[in-house]
Amino acid sequence: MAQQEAQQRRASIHDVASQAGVSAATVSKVLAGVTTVKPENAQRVLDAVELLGYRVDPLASDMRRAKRRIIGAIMPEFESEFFGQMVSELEGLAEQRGYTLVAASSRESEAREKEILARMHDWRVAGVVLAPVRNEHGPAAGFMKANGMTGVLIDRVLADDAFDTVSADSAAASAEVARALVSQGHRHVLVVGLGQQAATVRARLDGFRKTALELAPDIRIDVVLCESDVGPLRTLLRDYFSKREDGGDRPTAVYSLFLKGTLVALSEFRRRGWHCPNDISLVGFDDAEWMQVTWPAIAAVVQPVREIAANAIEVLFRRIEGERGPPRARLEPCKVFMRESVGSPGSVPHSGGGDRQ
Amino acid sequence: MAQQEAQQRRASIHDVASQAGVSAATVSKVLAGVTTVKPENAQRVLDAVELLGYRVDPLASDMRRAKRRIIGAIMPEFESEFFGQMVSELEGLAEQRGYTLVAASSRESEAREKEILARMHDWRVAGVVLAPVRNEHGPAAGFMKANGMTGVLIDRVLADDAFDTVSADSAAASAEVARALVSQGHRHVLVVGLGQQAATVRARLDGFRKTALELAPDIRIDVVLCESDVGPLRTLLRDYFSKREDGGDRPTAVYSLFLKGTLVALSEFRRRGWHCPNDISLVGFDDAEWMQVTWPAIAAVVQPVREIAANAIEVLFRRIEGERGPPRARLEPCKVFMRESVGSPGSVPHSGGGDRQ
DNA sequence: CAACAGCGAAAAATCGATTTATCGATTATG
DNA sequence: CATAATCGATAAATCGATTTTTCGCTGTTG
Repeated sequence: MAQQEAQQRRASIHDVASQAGVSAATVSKVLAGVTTVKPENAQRVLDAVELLGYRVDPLASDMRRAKRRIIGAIMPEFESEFFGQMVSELEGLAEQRGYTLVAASSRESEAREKEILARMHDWRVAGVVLAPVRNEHGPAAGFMKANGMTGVLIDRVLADDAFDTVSADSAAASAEVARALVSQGHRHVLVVGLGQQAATVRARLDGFRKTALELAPDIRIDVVLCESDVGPLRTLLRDYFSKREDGGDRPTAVYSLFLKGTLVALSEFRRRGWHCPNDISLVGFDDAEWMQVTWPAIAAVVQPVREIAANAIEVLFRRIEGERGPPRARLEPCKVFMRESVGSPGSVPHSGGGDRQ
Repeated sequence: MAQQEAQQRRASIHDVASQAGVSAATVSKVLAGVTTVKPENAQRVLDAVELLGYRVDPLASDMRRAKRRIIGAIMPEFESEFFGQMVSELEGLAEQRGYTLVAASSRESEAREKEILARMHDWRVAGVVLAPVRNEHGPAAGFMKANGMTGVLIDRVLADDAFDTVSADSAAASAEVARALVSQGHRHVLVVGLGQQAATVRARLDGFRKTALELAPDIRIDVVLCESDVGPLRTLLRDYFSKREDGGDRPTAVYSLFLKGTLVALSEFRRRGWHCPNDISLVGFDDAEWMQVTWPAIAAVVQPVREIAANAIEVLFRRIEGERGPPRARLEPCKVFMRESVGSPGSVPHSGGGDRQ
């Protein structure tokens, strides 16, 4: 029986109409909640729908609509906790409003980013949440503007003159990290980062540098940055420490601006047999579940994923509903968790090299 | 200019037709690659397409098709590295074949799983890759079967009589873990797991138990399992160790059957001040990037994500292309990395309680 | 009592493509 | 030379809904 049902084709609105003894237009109206239908007929329609197991065909239904109840999301990748949570949040929020989220990953490629956008445009998505690979000035944002798409930019963006933006307040968080490290006595810090072109990297770096120099003008800040790939960073970091191994002028703390940088730093510490925080302190931008359970627990800046997602969806739907006005740039505050990987320098002698102070 | 283009409505096939001075049918044929079109006309069509920036409307195009070039993917969650990688792989493989992947997360709920499937059915997806919350016998698989959908089940499944399945060879991996632990001298192991009902949990547990008992009949295997949520497991684990704290008969190694269990175990070790592998050894099912950079590095079973994804897509497309025959259950071998978190028991005295041997 | 307003529902147009049937012109064949 | 076959292209039907227009009927009103 159920098998037969499976074989026979899906019921259309006309099947429902003839079953109920009315026209297709009437069925459509009943299902749309129009009140100018005789209650008796409405009931017959509902019964027929029930009997035939009818479901509206979204393809046909959306055909005449300018916009479908679909939100597109484009993330640089799916593998990290941050973007995974982001997609999850966005999906939930979109569905709360009766929309379906369609997510795609740009795989850190701006070309793909644009292709995906074109596809979503073809699909007539009502709006797009775009987490660009680099920043708000890429070709993807240009495509969206040129095609009159509705969208919000999140994460690696600051402010844009065409779209609303929502991101973590990287500068403020970095300032807090700077305060913490300086107050612990650190006067030589290495800042490590990936994605040189990302809008937020500069904000994080500047935020750290500005506050650190304010509080301790004599502080020395080294910077190792490289573009998107993790391999080169590993090499750069190794070279950086190799050069300073003998001189003994190596930093007492490392601040990584991205999760992968934190992993690379930890891996380099391991290789050299350094322990946190005795041999060196470590703070990373981006938190992860595991950072609380390792020994030492890793200090980290926690990005407000839920808040970013909630705000992005909020502002996106306002635009979808037709709100005008200049785009707004929103910054959500981060939390900084100074865990065990941060300590005072020199409290325990470094395991290798001489120490200056 | 570009702005004007943005405002005016999207070009339809009729616009292209009149621009090229032919009928819409001819345009359709040119774009579909039909050869019975005069080369001259074909060129005019292509020129018009170029001029108007025409793109086929997928909604209208798919309307008459029974199946769209879309693959659905349903994962229990998006937050973990495993499923994040899985979605990423599936997306890439689907696009290689000219299909679009639409991913959704069931949030560990079988009800949602079925709703999403219904939605995907409405969307006329060509096939579905379903990673069920529990196992292959849930309502989702039933829905797929009842509606004649094409699909593959992955991850938390063993074998099914209606659908092909692809998963990691949990039993073999667990056997290897058992061999490693026994050969290191462990004779009292705690196995920790989440998701009691997942098909793979039983396989992992049985695989471990069978091999461990074969190699060391006197081995003692304790088991702490609980359903999907991580909170209860934390409590269970705390109680488990509290009871054994004084008696001194606590296990020398913990084998966690899921990533979250590994985190909970580590967290409990931290709380008690136990270090791996001196105080206790730890192996977890599911690898993560961070496990290589912590100190100690955490031993883990690495699931072959790429292989599972590749096989799932492979077998799915075979079915989409009409292959008949009974469903096949495929097991992909795991790799086991015995990292520093595993050592021999008693090589260093436990930090607390008495030791028996 | 004719004209008209109001109501509910059916008929028809529409969305934008694909596919089938049809048609006219040219070429081949008896 | 008349008819058939072939070719290229157009007209029309189709997919399954929504939306607009039309229509028939009832009840009101001048």
